[in-house]
Amino acid sequence: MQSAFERIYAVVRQIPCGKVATYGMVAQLAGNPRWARVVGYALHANPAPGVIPCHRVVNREGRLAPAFAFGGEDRQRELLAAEGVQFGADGCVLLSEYLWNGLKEGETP
DNA sequence: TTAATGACCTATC
DNA sequence: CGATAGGCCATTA
Repeated sequence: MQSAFERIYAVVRQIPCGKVATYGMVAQLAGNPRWARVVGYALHANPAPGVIPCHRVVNREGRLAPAFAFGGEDRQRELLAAEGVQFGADGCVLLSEYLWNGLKEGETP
């Protein structure tokens, strides 16, 4: 079934380790820049936890949704921290350093 | 089919 | 600076 979900999952799955992407970015890479809400909905459905790194998807602030599927925002912090992602004092990811450029590993320009 | 919902984003008060 | 409103789209009931 090729719904928007599949497309979004495909993009989220391509996020390299130690990097994070925003909803809007995933939406854009998925094909439509207005799927930000759909991305959130898709991740909320979270049909394949472990396969889809939902914790690597954050909002434009570098912060995750108030209701994380795996157990809470604290869980997300550990998951990202385990991948080498650091956080600010506010608990938001340093997008300036860890925001996914949209390219896969080894495709640096 | 219609209506309602949502882990967003942007603009405005 | 903090809170509120609206707009966009797909999925579910």
